[in-house]
Amino acid sequence: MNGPTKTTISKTTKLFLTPKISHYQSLLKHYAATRSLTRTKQLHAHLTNSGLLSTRFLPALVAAYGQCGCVLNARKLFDELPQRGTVLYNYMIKMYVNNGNYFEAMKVFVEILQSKDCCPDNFTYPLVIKACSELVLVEYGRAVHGLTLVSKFGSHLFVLNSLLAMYMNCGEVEEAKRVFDAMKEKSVVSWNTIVNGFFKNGFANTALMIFNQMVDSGIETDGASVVSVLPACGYLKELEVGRRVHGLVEEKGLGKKIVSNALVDMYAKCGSMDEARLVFDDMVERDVVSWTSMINGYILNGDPRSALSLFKIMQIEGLRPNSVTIALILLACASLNNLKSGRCLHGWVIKQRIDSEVGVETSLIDMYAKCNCFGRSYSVFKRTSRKKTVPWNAMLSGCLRNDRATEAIGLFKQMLMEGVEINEATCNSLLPAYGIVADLQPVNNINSYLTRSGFVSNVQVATSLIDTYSKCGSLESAYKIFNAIPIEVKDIFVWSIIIAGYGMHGHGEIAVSLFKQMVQSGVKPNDVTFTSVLQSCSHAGLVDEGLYLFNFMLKDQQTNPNDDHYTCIVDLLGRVGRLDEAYSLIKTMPFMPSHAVWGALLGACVIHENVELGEVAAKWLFELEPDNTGNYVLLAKLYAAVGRWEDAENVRHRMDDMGLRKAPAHSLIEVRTV
DNA sequence: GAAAGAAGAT
Repeated sequence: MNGPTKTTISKTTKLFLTPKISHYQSLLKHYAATRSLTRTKQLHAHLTNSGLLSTRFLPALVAAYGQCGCVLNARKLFDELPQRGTVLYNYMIKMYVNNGNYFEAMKVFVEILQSKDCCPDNFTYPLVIKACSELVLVEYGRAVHGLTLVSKFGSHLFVLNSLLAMYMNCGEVEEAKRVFDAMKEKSVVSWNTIVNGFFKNGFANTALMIFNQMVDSGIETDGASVVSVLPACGYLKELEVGRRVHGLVEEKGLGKKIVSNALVDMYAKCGSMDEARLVFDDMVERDVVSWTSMINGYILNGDPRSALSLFKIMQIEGLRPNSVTIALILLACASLNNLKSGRCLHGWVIKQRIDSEVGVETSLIDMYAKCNCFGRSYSVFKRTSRKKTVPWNAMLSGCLRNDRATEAIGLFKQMLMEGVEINEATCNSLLPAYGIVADLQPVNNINSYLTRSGFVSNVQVATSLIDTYSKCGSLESAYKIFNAIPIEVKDIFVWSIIIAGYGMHGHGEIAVSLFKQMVQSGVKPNDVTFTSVLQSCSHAGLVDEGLYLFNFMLKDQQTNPNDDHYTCIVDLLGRVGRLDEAYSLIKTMPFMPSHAVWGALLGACVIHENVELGEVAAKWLFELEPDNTGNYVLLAKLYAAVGRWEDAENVRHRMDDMGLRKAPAHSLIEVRTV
């Protein structure tokens, strides 16, 4: 082994005795890279005390403080510098961006633009564009985009990638697509950004399509690629596609924790808890997101009990739940109507001092409201800061759930007075209250508020408003709002609501014609729309139309007729006395007819005095809902109608025997007077 | 010295 030579020893000694400027600079560089704030401060003090601090060190110090996130020191030194290069400006911008102080980052950018001797470069632009993106200042972003085009960095890959992300984050999907398509050189990051961006903007199908293009064009996918596409698979419940992505993960060895978490979430959302569990059990290291995703999966798949037990295991294994976990567990408690566990958890979050996190507060309000504890719900709400919108929304929907429509409206007025921001969810929670109160004047007021504030351009809000108007009996106003929605925005829900509105008020023809318009506009009817339109036919006695639509549904094969649909048709045929046809239809049903179907038949038999079929229907009804006095009353009415008093009396005795005396007296009196 | 990436409630 060779020891240190004489020359190296003398070099080192020299360095200790007379440290060079470059030595300090490389030390500062090292501190910046390792983010050692204490050492930076120590060296800073040393340089000051020994009188060595000259402007030559300032840039390196600014960089080190900047990297360590020590904003104040960095800014002070930066301001003292007589001359600043682009590199230093970039350090400042980066520091502010890393600290989430995007406004300050933008200010420094303006300083560069105003400075005489330096210009933004390919490092400046991505940072500034990120700041615009985080602030959702798309107009500034566009201006910066313009600046890059007149600079020489307009086609720099990193600059373009950050522009993609910015446009996507600001909802400017078209613009992002334009930039992407025009890029001569694309990296895996460009593809990932665009896939993720499409998904986040509600275009899950496009996200999947572009991911496929990416794989086909031979781009080397990385962990971020799969993490970008998996949420889209989950959202679309594309289990097969998800499995293929999983295959890709195995093949390329991308199985990091974050990827496994995304896989667990995907399988859970696709309804395959077994596969989710396999990935979860296979993980070497699980974090709170892994556990929370599994818990969420059990809840989504209708198994809140497993969610609760997994939550217990999680705590035994020493993982600390966060506000997301708490929100989910409270949801599980609410769905099980398990107030005890909910209160227990409430106690726990108080002890953990996370009870004043807005997400936790909201979930507590929601849980108590769903467990019919309106008082507790309200007392949690009263203790919130009342500045954030979400707890108010939870309280509003809690009022509705507990039959307190008037209080909900009062709460909304208070929200306006206290200057709390209103969002779409507020409107959607609130509007049903006006439908219940069913007074037109307040609805007109809220309508003008929603129009002024622009919320009505949201299709969900418009749908709620249409529903509210039709519940108040003002179809004219309902139609006005419906008509103002552009045809391409009209979705299945808004069509169903307007059809139901006309149907409810006996305008069957209009309902049917709207239904036909909907099909023509390319919106595929679902079971709810069919129910609405068939009920409309039934209310208006449109037999032929109803049968035509029912056959359309059978032929179309997109929706399978459900119990409600059969009930409508039985009702429709029954009303016009086509009782045999109704009975034959019931016999062809592919599943057990419910009490509603038999009830419709019995009702029709009473009107048309058909004892034979009435008895068949009644027999089924007594079996399906033995405690429903209404059915006995109907049968007795039928007997009475045809003069079979003895049988009518027998039905009454049968009711007595079964202890169904609770029947309202007037219905029995009615039997006698028929 | 730079770009993208997972869970929840209204």
